[in-house]
Amino acid sequence: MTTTQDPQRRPGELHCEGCSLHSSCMTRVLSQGALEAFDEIIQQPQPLKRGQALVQQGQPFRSLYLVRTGSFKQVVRQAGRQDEQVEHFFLPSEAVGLEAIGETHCPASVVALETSFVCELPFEAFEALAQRHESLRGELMRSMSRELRGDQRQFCLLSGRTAEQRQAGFLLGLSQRFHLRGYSRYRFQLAMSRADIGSHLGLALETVSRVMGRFQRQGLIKVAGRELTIRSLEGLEDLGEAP
Amino acid sequence: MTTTQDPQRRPGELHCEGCSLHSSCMTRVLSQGALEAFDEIIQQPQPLKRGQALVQQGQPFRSLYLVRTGSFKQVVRQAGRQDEQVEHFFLPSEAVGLEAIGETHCPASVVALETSFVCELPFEAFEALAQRHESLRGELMRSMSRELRGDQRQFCLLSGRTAEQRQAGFLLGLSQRFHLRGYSRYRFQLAMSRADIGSHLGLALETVSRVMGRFQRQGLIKVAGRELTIRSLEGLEDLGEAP
DNA sequence: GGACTAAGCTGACTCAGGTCAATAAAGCCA
DNA sequence: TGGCTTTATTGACCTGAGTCAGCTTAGTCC
Repeated sequence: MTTTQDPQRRPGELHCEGCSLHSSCMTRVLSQGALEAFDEIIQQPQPLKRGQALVQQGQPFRSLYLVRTGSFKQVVRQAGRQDEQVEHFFLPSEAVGLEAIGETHCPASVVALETSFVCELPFEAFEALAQRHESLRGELMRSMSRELRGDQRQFCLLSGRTAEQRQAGFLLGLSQRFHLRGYSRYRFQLAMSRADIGSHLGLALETVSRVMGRFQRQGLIKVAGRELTIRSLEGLEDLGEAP
Repeated sequence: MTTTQDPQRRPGELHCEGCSLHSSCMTRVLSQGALEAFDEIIQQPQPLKRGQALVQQGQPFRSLYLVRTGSFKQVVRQAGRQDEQVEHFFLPSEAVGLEAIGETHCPASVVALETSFVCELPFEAFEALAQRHESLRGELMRSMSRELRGDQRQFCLLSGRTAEQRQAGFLLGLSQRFHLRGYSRYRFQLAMSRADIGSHLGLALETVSRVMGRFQRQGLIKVAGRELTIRSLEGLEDLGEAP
């Protein structure tokens, strides 16, 4: 079942060229030669199962990761507090670990929400490669900048907004991210629990559940367990943008 | 009064070497030669007065800025909403505009909170320089990564915390930033209004005012208008870290 | 397949913090 | 220096969402 049991040291599916995510991955800007060099440094660790940690807060920072399949949450445990805070969710083709660059240790843990595969980029080798390829450097900078804008979006979602506005914004954000990566914008799995969503949005899990119910009764969405169907994108947008 | 009226094209205070902020500026990593090249590309625009915009949301992105003196707020006006959201405050030696890299237009406005001076780094020239100097590239990446971690901190502050915890965290954060830049950690000016703080923390301005009062009555701080004195760092920390 | 555990839903109650309103203080400009 | 505008403080009132608790459904492991 595990692809790494393949007798070859570098099985075919490790090559970026031909990877189904290539067009939305940061490698899409690389020339043929650079792509081959990139292939050389990529590692493909064992798949992670639901609940397993890809990165542990406090451990030495060594690698960036690109999500291939599945999804992750990034959680922070703060000094002197016993509860965890969900910072981010990562979907396929998104980069994990950008916030640790320049640090010796990882400021947050990253945990699989379902069985998930990643590409590992050992940071030293990655940096050396970026040294030589302007396009890769540029793409890394753009990724970081994009994440900064994503954080801005998240602030706007959290600050001074009602539970319904937050949740509408959250669902719309997910929808957009799935859409950008070639999945349906109207129908997707919520790999995260209500508690995870609540922590991410600064709401109690009961509130998440109630708002989901309300949205469903209003005909905006349909929820069957963790499968979400968006019935009215406009309705959600109106909510999210309301004063 | 304005330094730019100086007849010389490049008055002395434009040189990075000898700038009082040099040791906390991103240029501190540069070699002598690189520093001179850096001096060449830096512009020093007119000082901005309280309320003037350094960057206007929606305008073309052209430059990064480094705060020399004074302070700024970054505000976002969202489509379909009339109120503004304060995302960030910028203090001396901090970099403005990192979240616009890779975009054609600025995603937020940046407004002076008091009379302020900046160094302007036209992005094209800056990028060309970074091309040639690894240390500058590295420092830029570290700045961006540091800002990502700052955003994480901000999430933790906003999500599921009481007004007192947010405000304690906010004041501690300011204290730390001033301290890192060589100012007092116990006593500084709040250049921003209560409304700005409220918007930044997701609180009503009345709540900000009340919490300030409460902190003062508890002997944690002393507020005289916009001058803040921290009486008990530990007290604020206990509050911020409480479960 | 049954027992156990985790996840999700719903109701009742409470309170932190939002809103509205009135007042006071502080800048600001002529 | 006085009038004007902006900013801050304080009080009264009300509501959105947190907490606690009980129940249901789904998932997992012998």
